[in-house]
Amino acid sequence: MQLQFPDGAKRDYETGITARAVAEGISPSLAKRAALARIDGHLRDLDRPIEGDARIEFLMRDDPAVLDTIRHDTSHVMAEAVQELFPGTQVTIGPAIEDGFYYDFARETPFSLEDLPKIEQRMREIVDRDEKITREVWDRNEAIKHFEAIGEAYKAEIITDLPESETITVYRQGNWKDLCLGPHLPSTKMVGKAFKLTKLAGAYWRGDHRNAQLQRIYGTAWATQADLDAYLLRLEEAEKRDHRKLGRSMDLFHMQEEGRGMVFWHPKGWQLWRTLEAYMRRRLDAAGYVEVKTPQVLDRSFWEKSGHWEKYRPNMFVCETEEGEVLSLKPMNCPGHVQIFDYGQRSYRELPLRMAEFGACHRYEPSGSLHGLMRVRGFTQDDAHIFCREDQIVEETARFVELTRMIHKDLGMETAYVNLATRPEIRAGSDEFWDKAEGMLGEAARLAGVKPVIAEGDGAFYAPKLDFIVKDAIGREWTCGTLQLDYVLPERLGAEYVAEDGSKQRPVMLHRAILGSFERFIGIMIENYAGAFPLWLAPTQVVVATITSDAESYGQRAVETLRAAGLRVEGDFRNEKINYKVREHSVAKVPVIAVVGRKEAETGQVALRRLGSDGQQIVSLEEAARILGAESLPPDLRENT
RNA sequence: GCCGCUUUAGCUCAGCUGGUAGAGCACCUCAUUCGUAAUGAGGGGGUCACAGGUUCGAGUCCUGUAAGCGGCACCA
Repeated sequence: MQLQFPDGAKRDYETGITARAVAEGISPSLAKRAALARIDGHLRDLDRPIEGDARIEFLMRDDPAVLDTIRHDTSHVMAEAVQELFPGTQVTIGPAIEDGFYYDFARETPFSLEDLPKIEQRMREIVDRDEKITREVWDRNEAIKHFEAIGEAYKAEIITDLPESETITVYRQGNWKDLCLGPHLPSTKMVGKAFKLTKLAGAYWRGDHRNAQLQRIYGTAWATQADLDAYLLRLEEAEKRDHRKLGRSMDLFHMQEEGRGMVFWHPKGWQLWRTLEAYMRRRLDAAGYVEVKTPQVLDRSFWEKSGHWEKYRPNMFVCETEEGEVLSLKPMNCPGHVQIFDYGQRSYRELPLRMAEFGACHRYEPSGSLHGLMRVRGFTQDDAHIFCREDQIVEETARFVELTRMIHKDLGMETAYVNLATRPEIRAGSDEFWDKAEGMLGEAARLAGVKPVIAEGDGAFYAPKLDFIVKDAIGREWTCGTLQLDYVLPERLGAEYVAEDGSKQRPVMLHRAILGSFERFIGIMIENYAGAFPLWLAPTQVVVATITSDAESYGQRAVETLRAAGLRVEGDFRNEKINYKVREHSVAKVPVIAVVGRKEAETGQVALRRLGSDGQQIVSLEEAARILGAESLPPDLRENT
């Protein structure tokens, strides 16, 4: 057989030769340094026989493509360590994940945090033992028998559930064995010691809460210690951006026990909200939306009609009056919007009707899912429903994709990609319906210049949807924005319009949101900007800080002048050193500090200091008002000037 | 909801093997008028999450509850 090397050279080899043997034929040091082979684009163990003509490439340990294998192997080293230290613990699965790995164990007594250093220590010993890692192909039934015999019920179950055609491979690592697909590094030595066990968690077997709960140990692993250190530093940095910390230190909002998942917005946080809401309102007005407001609490019979009582009840805040009337806080705005659509007669001439609401919703979310502003029980959606004809879906969707990308960009985030969530296993509607629906959303995205990423099976049970994923400043991804097709609710609630031929027709609804919820989006913005908002969003835009009390009356004038220019300005005339004031307002992330002393008071100037820079810009007060006034314009208002 | 961890002053945290609470920042008062990231001195402030229990004695040990944190599940 013939192998082709990356430089294009081709050489003949005996069929079934291993990659390692090929490497040794080239140079012993290559064979020693190689971590994995890439055969026709697939990562393979070095000792795996090559069965026919192929392209071959050797990957060294520092190759980025090897990192996942290092992580996967580290999880195996951990599993070996755990089984040595805690006999009777069963292994289940242990994959590489982003930045690290985990392994799920079945064990009566849970692990404690104190166990982690012991496990790490044993892992280092296993690395030092330089255990050879070898691949073996086993007979299916023998493998099941073997794993059952040694008490590894989960492994036996995995094999039982594998399709008959699957090759059963077992990796031997010293005296330890694990059922695994591979590939793996040649020995535990090559796994290295740039790892750290990070957290303990419960996790359900096969991700299903009806199954047994396993003990998961998470870790991180890297090719080098330097990479590990850099990662740990990155975690620390991310922690500093945590919106819950910044929310407290910047006095934006708080939450308390009596209102789990409910937000108390403080004046500065609410200012941020108002700025965002005003911006969104202008963008929606310009995009041809009409805004409405629907009731917060509606009778049970209403939710029965909409279908929520049956399907969504556990998540609803239900209340009862003295007279026994049962009502619910709205968990969604859509049924309310359909009421407005249904009120009176609609004509095809009114379509597409884009009905928006900053709708405050309440959902009883499971206690364990609450997380700062990101997952709350009371939230306000930037919701809208587009009522349209079927032939308008593509155009409306395309317009929405464009609007969403523009708004995300204005708010400091790029739409990283758009998911097209397709038909789930359990679904309503025919295959023809799904073909058509998925086709329309995909076409619309492409019309708007976006190639959607297919999220197989992630759609709602009655229709597909588009999800917009944005990336923040430190590379984290957030799902913000969604568009969901809906033929069902208009049907349920009897939405109709009169068509050109006088017949009654049913509109299609597009549920759509750009921010998702204000709470969550503001949380994301806080983390994205690390609290240092651009001028137009900052709650306090300028602080006028005096150097001595001599400058106070001039400082007061400066505050008034800047306020007259539309800026949110505060004066700091306290008897404190300018160093102290500069530090305090910098820590509070105020974008501009306008310093005024005796000199400025005499010349009618201000010394502007921008957050993050220690330079000064000395301009006349009027000039400062002009510059900052222009700079503080929201992006949508700036475009027109 | 499930698993693990945590809960001490407004915030961040210290309090060893049980002997009755401490720091920094913040806050208040006084002095200081000082040109770009912390001026000095003084002062006030805690039912140690809550409820039981063990003990002569509990912030410290045990049990339960609640909330927070990290995951899992959930997010039609």
